[in-house]
Amino acid sequence: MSIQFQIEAASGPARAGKLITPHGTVQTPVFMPVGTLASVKGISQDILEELGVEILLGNTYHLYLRPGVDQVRQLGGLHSFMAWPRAILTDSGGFQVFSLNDLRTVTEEGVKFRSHLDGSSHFLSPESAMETQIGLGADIIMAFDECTEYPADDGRMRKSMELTLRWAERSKEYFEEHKREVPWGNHVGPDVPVSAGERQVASPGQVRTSFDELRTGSAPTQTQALFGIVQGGMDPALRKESAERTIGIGFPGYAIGGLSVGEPRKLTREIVEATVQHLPGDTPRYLMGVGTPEEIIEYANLGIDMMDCVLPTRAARHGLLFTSQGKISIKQARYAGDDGPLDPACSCRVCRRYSRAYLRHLYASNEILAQVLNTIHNLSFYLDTMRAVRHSIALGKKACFLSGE
RNA sequence: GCACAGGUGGGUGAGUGGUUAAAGCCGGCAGACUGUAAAUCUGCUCCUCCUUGCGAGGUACGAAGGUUCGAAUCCUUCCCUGUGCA
Repeated sequence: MSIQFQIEAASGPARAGKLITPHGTVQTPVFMPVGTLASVKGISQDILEELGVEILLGNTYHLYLRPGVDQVRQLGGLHSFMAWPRAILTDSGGFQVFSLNDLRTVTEEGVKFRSHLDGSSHFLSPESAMETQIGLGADIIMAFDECTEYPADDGRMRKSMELTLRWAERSKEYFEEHKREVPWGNHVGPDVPVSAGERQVASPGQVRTSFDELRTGSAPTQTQALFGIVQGGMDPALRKESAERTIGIGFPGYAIGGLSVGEPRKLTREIVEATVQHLPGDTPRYLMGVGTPEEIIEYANLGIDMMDCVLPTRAARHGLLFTSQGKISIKQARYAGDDGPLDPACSCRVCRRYSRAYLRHLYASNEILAQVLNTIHNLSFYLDTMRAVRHSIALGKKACFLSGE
């Protein structure tokens, strides 16, 4: 058993449900914060728990480079390593095939990367990406794909799609053979003494997760779930073909990749629509790398169940905050004397406590706290947004943006 | 008082006769950010005007004079700062 997906309510193409993973249940549609290097930049795990985050993203390529899979595996896998007992999804490194354009060479066999850390050469293939992801031990792992760049001509889009399909088959084949090698049960067995309390966190009353709890691995019978990724560039016909052939290979969940790579938003929406309709109704649909608050609502309404994006966290670190009144660039001089809350409609710990003037001051002064607080707010806003979306779907209504326009 | 070394745009600091309204950095003001090489990146930052342009004027490198076709750059005097000696 890897994951289970239960749809509990629907409204048009939108659906709300539960994704049950070896590390907990995830309410869908869900927004997954990105924690590339086993850390959501600036935010500790207990705050993520407080925000209600049920699943996080990690990145294969980055974790493979540092600290390295062997290290993570020996430490009991990603959950144990990063002290995160809830669900994790790792991206395969497919996006780095796109984003590290100048540092990589793509061949049939796989992708040769030059490390951005020290220039050393590394090779990632469907097999090694699976091996790495199994070693990291996320609940959901992704097939190794090529994220097609934009713009790309017809020939390029097809070639890239075909490559991703061949890689999907190889990913699945390797995964099926090795899926029992997850580190969950291996590290902490009954015969491995856990140094109890040694690193116990302070104020146990406030922190729900203790170090010991984290070490209690899941049932050894459980395995990870490998998702396939649909590519096909900006061509609806190719998207359909990619979806059908990926489904033909057979996965417990399907992602839509290759979007949000510089194309106009209208086109993104068209391709999402054109792709979603060809995905199975009973498995989770994951739209990779999106979006703004308005967009994630829109995509959920189109029937997307899972999304992730660096936007809320990165924008926060850059002073861009999402609120029910729209975007706020907290670094602007106009907020220097503004003693009101960042977003009066938001009840997050930042909006409850701090003024815009203070947040602006923290940002202007380059205080680390600015990034922490900004990130907490943005993530909180995104999670609230998705909660509202789920609520709307449960009521059989179409979700709309909080501001109500 | 004497001897050196200096005084440059909001700050620091280049420039030592001619595409210099004056590099770079900081500060200031905007903008961008979408499966994270991002606490990052981009633009603007003397004044006025317009057709917003490798646009037109004006003012500007402590002060005042001078040399020169031309001075932040050379000369004279003065003012100020730092260091050393009295």
